[in-house]
Amino acid sequence: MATERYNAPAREPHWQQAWRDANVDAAKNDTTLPKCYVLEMFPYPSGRIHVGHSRNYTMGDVFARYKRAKGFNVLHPMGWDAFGMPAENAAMERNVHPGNWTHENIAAMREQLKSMGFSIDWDREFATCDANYYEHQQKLFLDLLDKDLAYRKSSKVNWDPVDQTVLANEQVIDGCGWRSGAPVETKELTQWFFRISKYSDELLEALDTLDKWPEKVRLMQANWIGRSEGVAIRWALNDDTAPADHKELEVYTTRPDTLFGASFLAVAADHPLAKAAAENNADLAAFCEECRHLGTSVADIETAEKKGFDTGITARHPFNPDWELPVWVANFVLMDYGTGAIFACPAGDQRDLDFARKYDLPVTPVILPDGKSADTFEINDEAFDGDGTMINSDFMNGMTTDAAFEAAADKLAGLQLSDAPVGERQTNYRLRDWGISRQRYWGCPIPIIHCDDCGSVPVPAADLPVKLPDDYIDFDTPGNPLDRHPTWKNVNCPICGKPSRRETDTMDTFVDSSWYYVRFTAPHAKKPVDSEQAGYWLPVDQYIGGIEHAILHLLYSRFFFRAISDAGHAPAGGKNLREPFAALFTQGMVTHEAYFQPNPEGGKPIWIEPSKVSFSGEGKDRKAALAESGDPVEIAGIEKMSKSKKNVVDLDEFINNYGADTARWFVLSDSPPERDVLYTDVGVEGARRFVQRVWRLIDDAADKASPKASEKPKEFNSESTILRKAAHKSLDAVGKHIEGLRFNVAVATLYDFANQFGSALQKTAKDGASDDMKWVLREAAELMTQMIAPMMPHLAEECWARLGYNTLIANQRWPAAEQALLVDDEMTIAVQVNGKRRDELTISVSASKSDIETAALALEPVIKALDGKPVKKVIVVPKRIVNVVA
RNA sequence: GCGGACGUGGUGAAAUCGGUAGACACAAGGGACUUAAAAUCCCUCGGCCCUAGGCCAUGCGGGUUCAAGUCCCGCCGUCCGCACCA
Repeated sequence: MATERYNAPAREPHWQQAWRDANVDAAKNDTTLPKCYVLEMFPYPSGRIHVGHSRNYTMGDVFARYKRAKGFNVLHPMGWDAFGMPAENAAMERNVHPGNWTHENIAAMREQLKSMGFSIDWDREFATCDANYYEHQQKLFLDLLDKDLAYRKSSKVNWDPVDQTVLANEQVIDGCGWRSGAPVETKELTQWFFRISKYSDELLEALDTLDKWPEKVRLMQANWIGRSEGVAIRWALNDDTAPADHKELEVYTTRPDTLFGASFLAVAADHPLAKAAAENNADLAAFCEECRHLGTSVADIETAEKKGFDTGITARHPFNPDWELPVWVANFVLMDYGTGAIFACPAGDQRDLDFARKYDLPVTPVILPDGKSADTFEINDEAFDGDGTMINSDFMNGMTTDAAFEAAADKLAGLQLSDAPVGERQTNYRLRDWGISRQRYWGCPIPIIHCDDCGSVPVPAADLPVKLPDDYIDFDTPGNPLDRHPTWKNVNCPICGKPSRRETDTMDTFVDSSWYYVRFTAPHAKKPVDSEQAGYWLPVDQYIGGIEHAILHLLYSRFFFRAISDAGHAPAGGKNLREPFAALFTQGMVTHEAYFQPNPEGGKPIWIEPSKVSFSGEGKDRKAALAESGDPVEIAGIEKMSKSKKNVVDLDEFINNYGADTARWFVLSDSPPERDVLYTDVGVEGARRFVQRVWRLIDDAADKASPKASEKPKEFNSESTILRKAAHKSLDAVGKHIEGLRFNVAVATLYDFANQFGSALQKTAKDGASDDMKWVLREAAELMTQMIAPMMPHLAEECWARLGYNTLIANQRWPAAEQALLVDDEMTIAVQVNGKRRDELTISVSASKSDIETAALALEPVIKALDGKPVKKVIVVPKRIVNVVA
């Protein structure tokens, strides 16, 4: 009997090598097999992997290994989302080339992933910064351009005047650039765009088909797309008040029903009418200028006062030409939604009401809430935007809100203004086209050449890739390094041959991640998409990643997949695939308590690594201090593991101490996978103990069990039957739980089975094992090993070898549970009297409802609870419950 | 402001369709083995009255139902997303 501890850190590399030698991780090149494409969102190579990162790869790996064992041809690839700002920041801080920095990180992280034993098809690995990846992306860009799905236009951007670059909205903090701290300016820049708006409707409608996506994500996307049904109304302007060439003003509204409550019209400060009116009105011009400087941050919007300026222009009400309304410029009207102009009904909109009260404009209620009287109802400080009955509304009086919408829209469509209908029904979207230009070096170059004569000319496909220069990069000067490169941008026009200049903007890195999952299906293909391979492998059967990508990455991918399909890169197979990810799972983070000391010089606190902290006291009195000096340390609470808060646990260190299987088991245990899991030393201890426990069980069973491939006994005694049933029921349950990604429940099922297996083994130590029990011990040990294999693959191999096999368990099929063992001969049913549990009844599963009823009514506690009262009704639900109603 | 999710022991959590609430684990307490420790194994473990047994318990208050953690309505709390979107 060998009861040595299992030395995971020493044994795991051995099995990883064995898998490599047997090539178990590679997807098979056989498109007749049933396939399963499992993908975790690929990482940004930021440095090193910590335990927090490892969780979603572990989940994907368990699923992939399980599916492979179930007989699927599994594609489980890995790559690197390798372009982006951190590499340029590192270049600035450490004077290293972004490419070198990135590749060093990739090398380190690849080794870490391998040391976790992830079953990844490494032959398909690529980084988005590889020219053989981005050359295909450049081709896709050109094809989109050809189909008018990419275009160039001038647009307003957040501009950091110090760093000389465009900032995303998220990079603007309190109106200042996140790096430079300089006040952000609004600037007009000519930028490249993808026409995602063309797909607004399809992207919205198709959300309903994504039944294996979290409801939350679908909702967030629907809100983001933001479809609204309304009416575009053209108002005639009075000639004597309006600037020349401004005869009318178009507004967009979702509430044409409230037209009789109109009080004024308002346009954005950037609206052409505002600009025209400001030309000979210095005060108005000043007001518009002030609006332009208004911040766009959340805080700015919340605190900004509603302000306006009367242009003196008046407009005629569409339903009553004699009714004149003033046109204001208002700071809360946005130029880039609808038409940049609104009509205001203060009674029905809080902003309009605040504005009307401030500038003393009329307020006419037009909707009477249900249950209110028209005589007493009035609007004070609160607008009413609900449904009700129309009042003060001419032909709409008495109608419901919905009916009034229809009536107003129809009437507007029938009215004429300069030979066209006054109003037209219109669908509006919040979603805007995707601006992809970035003034950065470390990104995919946009393959365009600007020629003074020929305009923006696509780089001929034969000249791709347009490679980034790697000879000279000056990162110390603000602005786009590509633009400053002495020679890179100089090129001759492909059409006329005249000296021209390359586009120096690079693509948003979200473009890189919008099609990498397609490229994984044929990463070495000469064209961007190998239709056959894409047709076989796509869609991704299970996609796993963080909720932080609920909108941007996932929406961009859904769009880009459609766009490239429509531009000639559709997957083959006649599936007319539109959605790239059939199932999505958003996993929770690993959290860890974080500690800090206040910064004596003020500013950001100094974060302390948990390993340097010691504790005293408990509960509220729990105190933390530096272990070395005893200096007090503040406990910041539970935070997501992140490098900046120093509360990460390095993966290499963990694996050296405990082994990869302990890490895998720990991140799968306890918390449901979609929720955060708290990293604690005792939690890790628990996982480590279980690894040893499984090893002891199998080791012990291997000694006691019959040899492998022994003949199955004809009969089993009751004790061995109990163990057999437990094993097969667990097998069935674990499979279902992995399939449903309920890893924490699968873990609990295995703990449970380990307990039962352990008890059975203990009994044999006392009483010895019968021949049939010896056979069952082997069966149980083998099933146990197979059940843990997706989650703790190294340990499973070790156990498999201990059980006498010289094959790899990674190549074994998932065993089928014997159905007969999953059903019991007897069932235990709770018996209630008037809904209160009084006893339970164990009876044959074949018992009829009336048998059950009779047996239940004969139970002593039932008779006692009834206390002689007559039975009115007995509800019998076989296998579940009996309820006696008295 | 709009939209959504969640709320179960000391802790992380289980609980197909509405059908025995608390599986499994952690922590805690007790015991066995040991010269001792580690490791391991066994027992107890929601609260109250404690006696077989009973009563109360899934944030709070109602409702539907033979039966509610689960469904419906209203509160309270926590978290998340969007946000001057006409």
